[in-house]
Amino acid sequence: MKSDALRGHLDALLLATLDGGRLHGYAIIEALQRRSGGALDLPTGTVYPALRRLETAGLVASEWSTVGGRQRRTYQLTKAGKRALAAERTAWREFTTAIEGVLGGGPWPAQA
Amino acid sequence: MKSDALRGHLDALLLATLDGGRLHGYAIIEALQRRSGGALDLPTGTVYPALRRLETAGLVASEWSTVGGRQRRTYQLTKAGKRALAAERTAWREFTTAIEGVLGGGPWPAQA
DNA sequence: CGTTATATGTAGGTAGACAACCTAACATCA
DNA sequence: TGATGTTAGGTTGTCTACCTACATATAACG
Repeated sequence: MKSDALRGHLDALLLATLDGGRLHGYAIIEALQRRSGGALDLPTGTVYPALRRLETAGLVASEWSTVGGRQRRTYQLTKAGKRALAAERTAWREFTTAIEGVLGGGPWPAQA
Repeated sequence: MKSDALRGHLDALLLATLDGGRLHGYAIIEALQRRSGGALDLPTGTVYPALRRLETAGLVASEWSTVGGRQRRTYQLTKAGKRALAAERTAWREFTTAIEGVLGGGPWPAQA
């Protein structure tokens, strides 16, 4: 996967991953792998800063917990986050429609 | 359309636009508008440098012509460019498959 | 003659993802 | 006892592709 391809879509991925319930960062990364069929393997240096950005933006909220002696920061969607996710899904559809209109299915026919 | 969404997909768009035949930069921008249903309106500062990158990479070739007193630099795909376009289309399919696996259709069901 | 459309570019800045690195608790196996 | 791996959370610095804004020139239209 070309490294820049995710640009601008990462937020949607994270929000969608949290749509099923609260998760901590590490689990988010694993969920992304699973749900993408292994295609997405995001490094922590990508995910953790992104989650903080989302929290700063008010789209997710986090709280600490300790499980088996290990610290976890679990995230969940806020109401604004759910709204943002809906917007992201719409934007995604528009985006793919636009790109596929161009990518088409092969050579473009002589202009009508 | 979020301005960053195109990141990493611009080359595919340009190559696909040239798949129908030779075009000059300005015409490429118009074709992108048309074929995307108006969703894509790429600034010249994005397209012209990108075309030069593609030419440097050997994916397109250009030549000058003069039409109605105006200079045009028309581009066409090279063989490597056609191969790159096919690869881009494949990458696009993989990309959307991965993202849609995550975005899904709504909240993720409790893990089976 | 001014404005709009056609046409090509450059310069500079930015943000977002990534690579590389670091810390820490616990588990497992030798 | 120590080596290695897994789970878990982070930071720092870099890269670069794209964007914004600007600059240029001709033709066409009013």
